[in-house]
Amino acid sequence: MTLYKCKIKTMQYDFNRIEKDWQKYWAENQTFKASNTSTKPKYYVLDMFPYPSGAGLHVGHPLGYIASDIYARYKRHKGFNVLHPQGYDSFGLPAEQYAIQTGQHPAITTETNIKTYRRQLDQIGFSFDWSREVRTSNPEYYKWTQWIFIQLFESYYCNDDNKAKAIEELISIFSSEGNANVNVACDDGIEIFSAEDWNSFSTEKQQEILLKYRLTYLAETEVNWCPALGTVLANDEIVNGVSERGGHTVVRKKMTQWSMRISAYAERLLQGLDTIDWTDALKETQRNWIGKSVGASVTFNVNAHEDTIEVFTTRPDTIFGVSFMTLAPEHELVSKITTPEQKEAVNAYIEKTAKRSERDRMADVKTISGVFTGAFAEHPFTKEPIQIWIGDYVLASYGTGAVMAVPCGDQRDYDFAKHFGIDIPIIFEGVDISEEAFTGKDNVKIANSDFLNGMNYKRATKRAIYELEQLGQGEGKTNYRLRDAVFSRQRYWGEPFPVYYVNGMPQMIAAEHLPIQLPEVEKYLPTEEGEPPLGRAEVWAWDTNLNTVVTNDKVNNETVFPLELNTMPGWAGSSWYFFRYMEEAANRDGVFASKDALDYWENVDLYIGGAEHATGHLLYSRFWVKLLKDRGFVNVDEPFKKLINQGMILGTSAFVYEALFDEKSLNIYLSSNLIDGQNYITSESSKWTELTGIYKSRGLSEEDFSKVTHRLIHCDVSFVNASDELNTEAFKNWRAEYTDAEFIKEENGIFKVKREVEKMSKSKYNVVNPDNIVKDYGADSLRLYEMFLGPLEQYKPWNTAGITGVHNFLKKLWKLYVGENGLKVNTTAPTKDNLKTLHKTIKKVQEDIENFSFNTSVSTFMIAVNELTAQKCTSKAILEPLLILISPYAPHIAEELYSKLGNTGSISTVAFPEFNASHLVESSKNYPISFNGKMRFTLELPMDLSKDDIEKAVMAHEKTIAQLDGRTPKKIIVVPGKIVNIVG
RNA sequence: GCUGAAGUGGUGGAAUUGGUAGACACGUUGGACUUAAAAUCCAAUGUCCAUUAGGACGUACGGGUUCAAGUCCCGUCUUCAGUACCA
Repeated sequence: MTLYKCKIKTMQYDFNRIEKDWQKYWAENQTFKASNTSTKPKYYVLDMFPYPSGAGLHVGHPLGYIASDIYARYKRHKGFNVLHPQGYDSFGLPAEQYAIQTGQHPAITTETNIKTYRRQLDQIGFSFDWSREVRTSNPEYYKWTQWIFIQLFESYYCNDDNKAKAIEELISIFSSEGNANVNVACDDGIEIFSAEDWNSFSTEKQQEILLKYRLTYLAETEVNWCPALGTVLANDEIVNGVSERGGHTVVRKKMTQWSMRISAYAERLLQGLDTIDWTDALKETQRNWIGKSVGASVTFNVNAHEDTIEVFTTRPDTIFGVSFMTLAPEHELVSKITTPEQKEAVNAYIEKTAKRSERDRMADVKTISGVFTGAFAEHPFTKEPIQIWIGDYVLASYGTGAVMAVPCGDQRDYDFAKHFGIDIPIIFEGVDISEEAFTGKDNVKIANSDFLNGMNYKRATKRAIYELEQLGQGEGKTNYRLRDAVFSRQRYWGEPFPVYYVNGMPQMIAAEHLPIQLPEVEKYLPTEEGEPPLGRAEVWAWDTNLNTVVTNDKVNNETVFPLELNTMPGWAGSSWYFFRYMEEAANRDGVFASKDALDYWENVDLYIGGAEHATGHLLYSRFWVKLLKDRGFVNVDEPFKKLINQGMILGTSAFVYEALFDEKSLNIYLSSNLIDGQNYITSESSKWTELTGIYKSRGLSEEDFSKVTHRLIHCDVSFVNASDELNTEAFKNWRAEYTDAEFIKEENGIFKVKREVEKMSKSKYNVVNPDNIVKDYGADSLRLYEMFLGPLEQYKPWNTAGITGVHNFLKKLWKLYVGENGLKVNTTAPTKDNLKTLHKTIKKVQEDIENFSFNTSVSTFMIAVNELTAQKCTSKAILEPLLILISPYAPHIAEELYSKLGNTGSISTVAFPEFNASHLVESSKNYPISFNGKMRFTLELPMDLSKDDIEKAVMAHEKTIAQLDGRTPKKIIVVPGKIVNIVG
C-alpha cells in the first residue's frame, strides 16, 4: 500500500518540489550571471525596476517581468550573452510616510519590503542576474547620482554645437569676450557684459551669473506645492489638478529650487524619437509633451511707455489681422500699463483669477472673460493703436504670457472680440467669418495686408518675418512647451544634494568626498519653520578643511558651511540605473560603470515597462543619457532601443448590495440578482415577505419600506468563488460591523455578488496575490497563464478561473514524458506527423516570441502537446527539442524533464531547435470549395495538381453538381494551394 | 477639441501577406470511471430555422471595392488612454 502511493507520487507532476529544486540549482550555479567578456553577441533585456512597496507584489506586477524573462531566456537559447538584471527603485514617498506615522527609519521599512519582493520574485523563477542588483537608496549607488548632479552643474549647453560642454569653456569665453555673442541655453533677461566687466566682477557675482547658464541651477520658481504632502510636485506627478499620490490639493507657490535645464535638449529629445523603436502612442505622448511649435516672436511697442510686449505666434502671416492684444492676468506689465480709469476693474479681475485654482480655470473653458487695461500698443507696420486687454485664456506659463489676437483667424480671439465688441478685420480672400473664425491656412490667400496681399501661408510667413527683422521688431522663433524640471523635494527619503552654501551661493562638494549620506533626523516631518525634514538634522554642515560632514554648531561660514536641505526627486536614481547594471558588482568601486562595460553593453536592447512613465522617467532618462554622452562619459544617445509597454492587469472587484435607511446601513445585504437581475424583487415575490420581516426587526414601519435604498459596497474577492457566489460566513467574519449581517439569498439559496473591472488596489479589495497561485498551481502555471490572458500590451482583467486550463496543459505535457511506469521517452524514430508537429511549433513559437505575441505561443504549445499525445509520440528526437521551445515560458518543468531525459546541466543555454521547412511540405490540400464566396464543402486534392486539373476535379464532384443545380458557372477562380470559388 | 489604440460567441481571445471566421482555453451541458466526491477521460457547444439532409444570418453601424472583406477604401457610432484655453 505504502509502496503504491510512493510510486504514484514520484510519477506525478510535483511542481512545488520541481520548482524549488531548480530555483536552488540556478542560484547555486549562478546560471544567469552575465559576463562582460564573451565571444557571443550581447543582448540587454531590462524591466522597469520596482518600488518595493509594503503591500508586496500582486499578480499584475510580474506580467512585464515574465514577458522580458521569456525574451531573455529565448535570446540565451539563440546564442546571445544576455544581461537581464533587476533591482529596486527604493527611495520614495510611502516609506517616508510610514516613517512619519511610526517613527521607523525608512531604510528599515525599505529593507523589509525588499526581502518580501525578493522572495516573491524568486518563486516565479526569473532568470535575473541578481549579482548586479542595484538599490537607488544605497549610498554606494546614490554616490553616483550625486556625481551626475555635479556633472550637470559643471555643464552648460552650447546651441551652436548642439551639445553640453564644461562650464570652464564658458568661463574662458566670458573672460576673453564677454557674453554678447554666446549662443547658449540660459535664463531669460541676463545682462550683457564685456570681458573687462566679467574680469572685474567679484567671485560671487560671477557665480551668480554662471548659475543662469548651468544645466542645473537654483531659481526662484513658481512650483506646485502640495501642503498635505509638505512637498513640491513635478507636473507629471499631478493628475487633474490634484496630487497623483493621495489626491491632495496642489497650489502654486514661489520657492527657491534646483531646476534641470531639460529645455535645452528639447530639440534633440524630439529628434531622437525617430531613431528608437518605441510605440507610436508613446512617441506621440513625448512629442506632445515637448510641444514644438514654429513661428515668430514679435515685439510690440506700448504707446506712452518705454516697455515693449513680446508675443509668440505661429501665424506671423496674419499680422495685419491683429486688432487687440491679450496679456495673462499675471503678466508683469499689467500693473505698469493699466490706466488709472481701468485700475479698479483690472485689479478686481486679477484678484478673481488668482482665487480660482488651475483646475477651475481649466474646467471652465467656455466662459469668456477679460478686462481692458486702457493701454494701447502700436502695430509694427500700420502703427495703428491696438487695445491691450487681459484675459485668463492666456496662460502665464506658456510662451511669453501674451498674445497678439487675430480674431479673423483664431477661434478664441474671435469669441473674445465678439464678446467685447472689438473689430474683426478680414485678412483672407473670400472667406465668410460671420459665424466663426477661419482657422485653416491652406488654399487661402492673404488680403488687406499691404505687402502680404495675395500670398499663400508659406510665403506670407517668410515675408512677414523678414519685414519684422528689418524693423528690429521680431524674428523667426521655435517655441517648446517643455519646461525645465524642478529637481528639489522637501522630503527625507531621497538623495541628498552634494551642495553647501557660501553666502547663499551653492558650492559643489568634490567628487572624491562622495557619497554625502543622508543624516539621521528625529522626525521625518518638515520643521516648524517650514524647512524640509533635513532641517532637523543635527549633523548637517560641511567642513571644507576636513572635507566631511560635521555638527551644525560648527557652522562659522568661513570653513564650515550649511548643507542643502532639499533632497532629489524620485526620478533622479532611475534616470541612469541601466548603466550601473552594466558593471559587475565587484568592479563598481570608483566608477559608475567602467568604460569597458559601457562600451560592451552600449544601451538597453529591450525595455519593458508601463506607459505611465512616458513623460517622467522615460524622458528624464533620455535627457541624462544625452548629457552623459555630451560630456564623454557614455557612448550612446538613447538609453532604450526598443520599448514595450505591458498593459495593466486589472482586478475584478466584487460588490454586494447593502440596504440603507435614512443614509444608514440596515446591515441587510441582497444578492445582486434580486436588485438588478432576472429575479428582481417585487412586493409580490416571496422574498418580499422575508425582506420586510427583517425590516421590521430593524425597527422600520410599513411606510418606511419604500424609503429603503441600496448601495454597492466592495467586498473582498477572496470571499467569492468563480461563479460569483459569496461565502457569507467569511463576509460576516470580515469585520465587526458585519457580524450580525442578514443576507437575502435567491430561491436556490445562492447569494451572488456584482462584478466590475477596476484597477487592482488594496482599497478595492480586489488584489490577487501571486503567492497563493504559485502554491496551488506552480510558478510555471502562473507564468503561462499571465501570458495566455491576452496580448502583452493590452489592459485585461485578472480572472483566476481560467488558470486550470494552463495547469492542465502542464500536466498533459508531463504525461507525455512520464507514465505510471516511469519515463516513456525512447529512441524510436520520429514519424512524419511527429516531425510536422514539432517543426510547425518551432516556426510559430519563434515568430511569436520575436513579435512579442506570447499569448499565441501558449496556444501553440497546447496544440503541439494535444497532437503529440494523440500520435502517442515517445520519440526523444521530438520530445527533447519540444522542451527547449517551452523552456522560456515554463522553465522549471522544462529543466526537470530535460534532466530526466539524461542530460546534465541547465537547459537554459541549449541551442534553440532549427526549423526545417521540408517537414511541413504537404502532398495534398483540403480545398475549401466556395460558391459565390460561401464555403460549401471541402475536397482533398493532391498538392501538385495543375489549375485546370483542380477545376476539372471540382466540377466533376457530385456536391458541385448538386450545388449548381443545373446552372452553368460564369467564372471559376482557382488559387492552387488555397481555395476554389465558383461564381454563378 | 486634438492625438493614439481598440470594438469578433456566455467569457479571455485567435485568424501576421484579402482566401474554410471563432484556433487555444475558460464556462456550460451530457456521458464514462467511482459507494460517493475530487481528479481524469470522452462528446457537444456562434445565433436562428429544420427530425435529418441541410439552410439563413453572423466580426460596432451604414456604404463601397473584389470572384472573395474581421482584414482594403469612405462615412458614422461607441469604449479606453494621453493631452489641452499652447497663441
